[in-house]
Order: sequence, then structure tokens, then C-alpha cells
Amino acid sequence: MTRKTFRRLAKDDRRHGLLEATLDCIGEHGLNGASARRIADRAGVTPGLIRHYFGSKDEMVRAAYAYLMEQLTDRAEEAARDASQDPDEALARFIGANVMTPSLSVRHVSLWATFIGRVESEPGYSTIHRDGYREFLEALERLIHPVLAAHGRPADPATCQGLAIAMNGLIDGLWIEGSLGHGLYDPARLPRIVLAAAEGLLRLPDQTLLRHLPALAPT
Amino acid sequence: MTRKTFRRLAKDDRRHGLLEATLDCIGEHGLNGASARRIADRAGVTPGLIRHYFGSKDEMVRAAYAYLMEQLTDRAEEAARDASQDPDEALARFIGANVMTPSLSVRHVSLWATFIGRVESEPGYSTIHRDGYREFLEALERLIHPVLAAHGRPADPATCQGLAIAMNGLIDGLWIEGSLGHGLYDPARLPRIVLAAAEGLLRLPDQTLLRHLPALAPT
DNA sequence: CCCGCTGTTATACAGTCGTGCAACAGTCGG
DNA sequence: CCGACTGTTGCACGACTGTATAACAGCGGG
Repeated sequence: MTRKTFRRLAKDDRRHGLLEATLDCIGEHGLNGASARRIADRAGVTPGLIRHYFGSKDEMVRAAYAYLMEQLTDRAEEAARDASQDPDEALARFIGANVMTPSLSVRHVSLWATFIGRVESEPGYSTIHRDGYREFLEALERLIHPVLAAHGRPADPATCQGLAIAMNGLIDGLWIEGSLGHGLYDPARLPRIVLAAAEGLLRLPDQTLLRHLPALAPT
Repeated sequence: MTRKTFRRLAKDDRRHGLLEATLDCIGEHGLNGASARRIADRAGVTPGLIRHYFGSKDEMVRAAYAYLMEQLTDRAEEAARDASQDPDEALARFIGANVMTPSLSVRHVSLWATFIGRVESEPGYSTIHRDGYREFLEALERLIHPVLAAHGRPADPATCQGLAIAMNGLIDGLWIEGSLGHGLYDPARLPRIVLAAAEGLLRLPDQTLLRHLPALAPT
């Protein structure tokens, strides 16, 4: 029995590989089937490394949750970042991007849901969840405020936050159901649906957001 | 070693007890920690019964998912059933009830999310998910249509479905985040937020739904 | 009252779980 | 080219997993 050959990787590379393998396994087999052995296999290492890098499997899974949330919020904010100077277009881009590929992803929704299910009882999860949610909410508020102001609608902080909360719910809900692909409707309808809903929700004139729909075409 | 005393229950009672215990365990410990022994313990029986009633643990968990979805849709439709004849009020009640106790429940959201995370890969789950989603969507369409018609807004099937999809997203998203109680805002604000958003989304005149807010006070 | 049906328990089994630990082997500085 | 540091492996351990099966006991029908 010959010993497995291996390469010594930089600390961050190995951590990254393990986290990615953890998410892969959880996405495919759930927290159940994501055993230390299976994750190590997927990462191309032996289970002992988990202890070496994360102390325990639970700790690694927790780190994977944080890593996932980072990915999700980064991706969301990226859509707004490369938006034009036009506040309407920036908001439309942000909202639309969240219900289109690559955001619309079964893998991401499955992972997100799996972790959400443990937020209440797993120590440390609630902080990760709250931070991600807050970040998303604040990004939304930053995008909504100038749009409201430009159209002469009330934009005090309380109003703005309430609208951001509703908008976040709208986006999240459509993101989840759209990603799961139950076949009840064509997900390609989602950008139009969500932008029309957002216009109404914010009491914006017709086409304020919808006219930027063509700009959302997948590059 | 004395043998455990027991009562012979009606088939449905025992099944119900096991399903409820299954959901309890999954809610508290996730699909991971919900072992056959722990579930049996919670139900006050021995693990062997699982095989007797469901054939296997996986089959029981699947049945528990279907059982949960039935509970959730029943509860949602109940809110609309005991609504008055006024279409506006019926819609307002339905929407509002979904972001208030008892619908706003960490246990329910945790369970829902845990199962959603497995919809993609676990055989049979997607059907349960789709059926529940379709039922919710259709209930929403039935409530939205008369409201649109009464206010002279376009109410063709395609428009109606699109609005129901958006409304469902809005409700789901707020239900999830509101139930998790992250402390970023007071969940008591949700009924007002969701009704205001729904009015805008459907392009209804101000206060069409919001004026029924007082009628939603927890009985 | 007691027999028989069957819902229920108890036990055993092979497999997998997470992880602690000692030995190994890559890799880098000298 | 060699020595030393440490990232990585391999294995062992006890606990726990799901489930098969045989023995038991509650309960209704006669």
C-alpha cells in the first residue's frame, strides 16, 4: 500500500478548496450527506486536514456558510456597481440581476435554504445571516433613495427602509422560486415581472424601471 | 429489565404522532440531528415503529415534508376563507395573515427552508414543493382577480398570474425574514409594509388594502 | 375469559460518523 | 544537497447511524 502523493498548498488555497468542496457536498447531499470523508474526497485530501484547518467539521461548515453569504452579497452588489450614473438604471440593474442567471441558481438557493433552516438553532449562524441580510438591505436603500428623490416622492429614512424591506422580500421570494425551476412558469418572465412590481411598489411612473429591461440582456 | 408498556394507537394517530415528532426534531436539530432514535424518542415509541409505519426513515421524512406543506397551505387559505364578502378585505386579510402570528413562525420557516434545500436532489420533494407553490399561487390569483376587476384594472389571466407571482414572492420573502427575527426591524411593521407594497404592486388606489389593517389585529 | 391478531418492543448487525494521534513526505532556507 | 519544519496522510477509536428480525403484549372478537 503506497502512500498518497500530495502537494503542500498555501493556507488560503487549501482553505478555499475545502470550503468550496463543503458547499458542493451540502448542495448535492444536504447537511446530512456532507460527511467529513465525502468533503475531503471532493477536495482531494484526507479528512484529517479538516481538523488541521478548521478545528472541527462543524466549524468548517460554519465558515462555509459565511463564505457563501460573502459570495452572494458580492455578486448582488457587483450588478449595481457597474451600473451607469442613472439612478433608475442602477436600481433596475440591481433588481433585475437578482432574478437572472447567474444569480438564479439552484445550487445557490439550495445552499442558502439549507443554512437558513439552521439559523435559529446553530450557534453563530444568526450573526452570519443578519450581516448578509443587513448588507443587502442597505444596498437596496442606497439604490432606492436617489430614485425616490429624483421622482419627487417622500424619501425619509423610515419610508425608505420600509420600501427596502418590501423590495428585499420581493426579490428574495422571486429568486428562490425562480431558481427552483418548478416549471409553473418560464423564469425568463421574471425580470419583467419584478421590475413592474418594483415600479408599483415604489409608486414610480410606468416604464421608469421597465425601460431599462433591454440593458439587462445577459452579456 | 422490564419491557416498556405501551398503548396500541389507531393507525392515523400513530402516524400523526411520528410525523409531528419528525418535524420537531428536524426543526431543532436539522436533517442531520433528526435520527431515527431521536424521532422515536420524541414520539414516545421505539425506532422499529418507523419501519412499520413508513417502511424507512427517508420515507417518513418525505411524508413529513408533505404533511408540513399541507399545514402551511391550509393555514394560509384559512385566513382568506373567514374573510368577508368584500374582495379588498379578503385579499388584505390573506396577505396580512401571512406576515403575522401564527404564520410568522421560526419553526415553520426553519422546516420550510430545510426541505427547500433538498428539493433539487431528493426524489419526490420537487413534486411536493410544486404542488404547495401552485396551490398558494392559485389562491392568490383567485383573490387578486376580483380586486383588479372591481377597480377597473386589466385582469386578463397573464397579467393576473404575473401579479400573483410577484405577490407570492413578496409574501414569501417577508414571511421568511420576518420569522427569523434578526432584530433589524420590528416585525410588527410587516403588515403595514406588505399591504402598502401590495397596493402599489397592483396599482390600487391608496388605502384600498391598508384601511383593512385594523381588522387584522390578532384575535 | 381467553384466544389470536398485530402493533410494538428489544436486540443485533454492518456500516458510517467525527476526530485524535503518530508517522510520513513535501518544500523551503541554508 | 541536506536538514528541519509542518502540511498531510493513514489508521484507530468509540459513538452513532438505519434497519432487519424475533419475541412480546395490548386489545378486540368470540
